[in-house]
Amino acid sequence: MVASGYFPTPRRRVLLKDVAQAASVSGSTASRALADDPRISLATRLSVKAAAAELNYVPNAAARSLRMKHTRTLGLLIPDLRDPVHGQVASGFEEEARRSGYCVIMVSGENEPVRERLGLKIFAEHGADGVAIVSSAISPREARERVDPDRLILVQPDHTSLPRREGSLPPGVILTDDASGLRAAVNHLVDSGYCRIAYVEGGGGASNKVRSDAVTTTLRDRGVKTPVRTFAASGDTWRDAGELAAEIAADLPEALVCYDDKLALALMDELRKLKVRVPEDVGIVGFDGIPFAALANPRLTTVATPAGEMGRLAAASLIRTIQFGARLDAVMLPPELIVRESTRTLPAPAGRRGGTAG
Amino acid sequence: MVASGYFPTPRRRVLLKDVAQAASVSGSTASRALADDPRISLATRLSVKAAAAELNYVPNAAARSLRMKHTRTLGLLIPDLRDPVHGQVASGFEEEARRSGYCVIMVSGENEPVRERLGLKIFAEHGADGVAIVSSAISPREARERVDPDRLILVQPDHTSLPRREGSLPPGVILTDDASGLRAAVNHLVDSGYCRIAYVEGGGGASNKVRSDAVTTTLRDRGVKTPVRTFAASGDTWRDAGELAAEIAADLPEALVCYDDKLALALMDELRKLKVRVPEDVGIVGFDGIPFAALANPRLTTVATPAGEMGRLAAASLIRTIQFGARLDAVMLPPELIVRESTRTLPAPAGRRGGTAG
DNA sequence: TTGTATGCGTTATCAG
DNA sequence: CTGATAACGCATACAA
Repeated sequence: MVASGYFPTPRRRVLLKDVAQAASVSGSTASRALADDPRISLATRLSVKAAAAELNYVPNAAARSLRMKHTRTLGLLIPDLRDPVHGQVASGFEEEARRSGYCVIMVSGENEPVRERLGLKIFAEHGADGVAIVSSAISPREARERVDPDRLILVQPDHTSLPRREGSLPPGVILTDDASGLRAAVNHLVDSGYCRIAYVEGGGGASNKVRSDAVTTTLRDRGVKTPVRTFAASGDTWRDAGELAAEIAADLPEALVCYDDKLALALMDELRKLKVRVPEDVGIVGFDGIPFAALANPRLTTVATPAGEMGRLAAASLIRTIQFGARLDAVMLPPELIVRESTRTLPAPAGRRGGTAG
Repeated sequence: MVASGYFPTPRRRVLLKDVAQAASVSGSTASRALADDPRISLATRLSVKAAAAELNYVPNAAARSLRMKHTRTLGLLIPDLRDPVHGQVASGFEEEARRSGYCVIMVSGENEPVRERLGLKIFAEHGADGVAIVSSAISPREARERVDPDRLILVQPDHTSLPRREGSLPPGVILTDDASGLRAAVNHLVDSGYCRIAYVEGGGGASNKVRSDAVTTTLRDRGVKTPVRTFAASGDTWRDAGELAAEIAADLPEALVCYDDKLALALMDELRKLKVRVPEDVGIVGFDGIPFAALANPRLTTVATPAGEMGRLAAASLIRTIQFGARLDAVMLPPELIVRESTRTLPAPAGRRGGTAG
């Protein structure tokens, strides 16, 4: 041994056995003490805990997991953390998870099946006790093949194979009642005197179809004869908002029901370039209720969904299942129409029953 | 044994030894084969891999970590996933991490020291190979006490104890050059003829001070005599945008430099309620360059920062350090002024040199 | 009430 | 080139 130098803190990680030694007990006693095992006397329990605190003991999750067969970890597969809606879902999920002592490993799937499958594999390797998939590109069927369905929850799955009626929802699915939301929106529109209403699509997912259909049928139910026009999503190509706005402006409907707020906002922006005024020239309603919809000019009328709540619910549901073996249930959350400035009450042209104008 | 029923798939998890058995080799050979150890013959390597694929083998990360002393996991501590800026940082971080085969465990600190410390502890328990803290509430000093500084990166740390000059930045820090961004913004403003410029604060963090100071000194450097007014952040209380807008509207400056885009957007909304027009009555510039700033009406002039890039950089830096023992470096990213509609060229009142009006 | 011994699934060391 | 064996850090069945 050379006397010359000793190392400041080679800082070997402190193990349970170190704590045990410091408290002059065996490893098992230390383990039990830290776990508040009632069999351990209060005295030793305290002294062990003191030692642990003193030494700054941090249990090794890997070792524990290996032994315990669970990780207290949840996997969250989400398309895009930059999206306001997904951000809210993620936020709610993480918060609820951690409230129960779970930590979450998050992977963004970018809406690409390949990445999503990779994410699922990661969850498997890390032994996630449960996983939530938000709005995925892969089918619910495939998802359930790849991860234990009892430990899987699908949040707003955007897949056509999924029935959308409340009663027939398979367990482990959380979604919003888009149809009812759109119905409210369309009702608001026709109550306000709008007739020539168009729907602006937003991708080829199932939600798009549900929303589109809801618009159509509600309009029919309300006796509106004017056919519903539908913009965009022509073929597979994605068109940018500018093009879309131009097409819309060329033959303006009275109101536009948009697939979501992002689209609505982008459209409003492009429409403004084209000198069409909202709501004077055209009414617009969005979907989602993202925070900036409330700050837009004009403020956007929208169908708000409880995104954060869905995330929280997903985590809570998963954890309940894990801990108590409860069955995963299916829940369909009600969205809420928020009427703001992007729609108005139209002056009644003929003599129809309009809304009660203020 | 009763013959009555057999269980469909009690599905015991398939282990390495199962793969080994299926390929008729020992566990060690199987392990090596899957790791592409060159010592294993191509033939057996292939057969092992085939068996693994066939059985759908998924390695157990916990066991591996326990043995390997690393987890291929990164921890990301972030204030709020709902915030557009943080969402972008998180997105970039996750993407880059996963590109290198790392997975990320994310915890939101809510800007509360208690939660942040808890998050750090979680990372420690799970043996994160590296951790990034975004804009935290705890001091860099404390952070470095709680996690190995060689494995820690601070993204846009909002703490006064940190020097902000490029040369003197401690390693492991990634931030934007807010001062230069604000300088550009203010220069743009005075070039456009603005004189009576006010700064609107956004919390008591260090960034706020940096930005505020940059406004003040730039104005002084440009020879603007009119004193800079500062709104809000009175004491500790947080005031809502409405109040703030009222106070501002009561004695309108020519332009408002806002702490960030969120604030700017909220202010624009409230100002509109108060019938003050942007940019006719007052110019506004934000900071961050969140996507919706581009869609606002009027579109927001702002100092855009590369949020996603910071996240990516943080992850890349961490991983480089982990894998190659490289030193963490300090980097200060340049923001970029984006001039849009919320500021305009003022008609020159007297005979000063104005910008080159178009 | 506490200690001893064992195993969780992998990788790595050391023989063959 | 391949196989037995130990060890990673912890929790628990069993013994005392």
